[in-house]
Amino acid sequence: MRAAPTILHLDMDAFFAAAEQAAKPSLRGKPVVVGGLGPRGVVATASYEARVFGVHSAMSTAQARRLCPNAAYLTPRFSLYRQLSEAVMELLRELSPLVEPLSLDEAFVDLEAGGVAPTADAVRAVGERLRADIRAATSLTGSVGLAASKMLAKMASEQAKPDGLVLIEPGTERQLLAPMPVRALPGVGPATAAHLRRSGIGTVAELEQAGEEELVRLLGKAHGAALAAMAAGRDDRAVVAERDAKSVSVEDTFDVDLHDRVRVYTEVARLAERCVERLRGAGRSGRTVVLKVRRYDFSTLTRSETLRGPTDDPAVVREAAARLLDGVDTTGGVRLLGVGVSGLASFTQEDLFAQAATERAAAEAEGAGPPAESPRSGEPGPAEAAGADAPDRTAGPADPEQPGDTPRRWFPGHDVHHAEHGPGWVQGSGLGRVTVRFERPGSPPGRVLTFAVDDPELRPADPLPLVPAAEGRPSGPPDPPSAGPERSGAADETVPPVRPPGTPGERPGPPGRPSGAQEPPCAARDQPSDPAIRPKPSSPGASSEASPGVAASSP
DNA sequence: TCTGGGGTCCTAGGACCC
DNA sequence: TCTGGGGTCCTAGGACCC
Repeated sequence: MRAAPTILHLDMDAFFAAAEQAAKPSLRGKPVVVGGLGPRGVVATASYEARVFGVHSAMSTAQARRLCPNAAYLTPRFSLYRQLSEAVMELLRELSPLVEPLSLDEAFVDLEAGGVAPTADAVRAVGERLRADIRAATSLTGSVGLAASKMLAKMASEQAKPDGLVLIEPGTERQLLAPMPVRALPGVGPATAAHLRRSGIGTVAELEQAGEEELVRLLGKAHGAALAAMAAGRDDRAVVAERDAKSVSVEDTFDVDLHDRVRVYTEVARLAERCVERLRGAGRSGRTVVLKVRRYDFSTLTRSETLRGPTDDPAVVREAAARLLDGVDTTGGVRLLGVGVSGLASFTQEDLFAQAATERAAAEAEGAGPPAESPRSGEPGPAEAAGADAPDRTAGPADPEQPGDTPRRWFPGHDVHHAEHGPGWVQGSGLGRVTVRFERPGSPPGRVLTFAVDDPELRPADPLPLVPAAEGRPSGPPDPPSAGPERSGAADETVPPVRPPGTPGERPGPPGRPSGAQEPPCAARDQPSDPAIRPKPSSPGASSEASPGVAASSP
């Protein structure tokens, strides 16, 4: 523990929602909710105006709509958030070489390593200047915590919210912590809190009193010891600048549970491809393939397989995932599927082909001969499912549903450009129409106009900078990774969090299935194309317009 | 009110080796 | 042949975080 409060923690205030309010003048001062808008969507961020109504992160969007029907409900625009985040991180790096990002909107900075004088006055001045710089660069506010350890700095920024700065003077931490509920400590979630509660421990003071031995007995070695240290205000973790990712994964929750086994295989193959795209985008390869399945009843299981060496070959990952799926019972329905790769390594391009060939040969040998060494997935013919799928996916069905075929989807909150009226954003769409508000970051609140969804004058657009380009970097090329093999340009950018069940172009579900999946693109009901910020609560059964998504994936 | 998506770290048991 | 211990790798699941 250092003697001066030279660890800074920055936490942007209601980041996604604040970014939307900054970009959309008509939403300032109003409740805004950013998150998944589909039937199974959850809230990513609620603006402070919406929090007043009890809306908070991780709540289902449906519940949020009940609590705060008049909020604006928007689909996240990650390319914008990433740009803003990069600008903020850049400011942090000016303070010190030791910057540890925790997410898009949060980071630790070691001010000591940046040469800031180790006094309360000096670090406070740095913190305040940082907040001003962030506001100037992004028009957003962030809260700053300053303390002698990571834990306390984080707790301080929490206390500083919104738009504030709190410094914890070294020496005062224990009395500060003592009365706090255990939940206030980072790392204490609902399960741990309940566990402790049952042992009569509710506050940090009681935690400290319990002593390390007791806590280890209750919670296990690592967690118990860590908690004992935190309760005493002890935390020596260093700020670590670059940490390599240890895994890459993608997952999709379907608007409607999947019942068709063939469709499940198709989706897993698709996820494997997406996962590898990301893996390659990061210049990595991995050895362990993980399949995740969440069933209709929310029970979740994972299956993994470790290869002989790292790979970034889509076919290898796809086939491994299919083999893993062979051993999973999906009767009853599947709510979520995920594919991940861990055991990451950096890989040179030459290794790649050799490796891929080896793995493929190995997989084939395994499928053909008697199960060499893997008793686990009892299924005799893993290859058949994988094989059946494989050619299908690699070749990729032409491209049946690229532009033209399907009407475009307009996601609430996303940017558009109209040939005559200029830049604006989608307020809602339905019944064959799309409502657009024409305003931009610097402008006064704009007016609303309605168009046909296929109006040729209207096109999706990239986010505009929130602050007039300071250093000649307009809206730049935002997302690096895009849907590899496809050139679906614009659509990728706007990938919403919740993927649609019926992906266009895929085989229609089995005849008699209630799988709302296919839902023809005309899915236009609900959402009055009216100025009202939000759509009317959709009638039951109608999946909300925004959800069906995108495109991007497309076979 | 039914519960996203992307991660991290920890635990525990079994296999295998020395 | 039996017994014991330690280390490492793999798999599965759970808690937590934003």
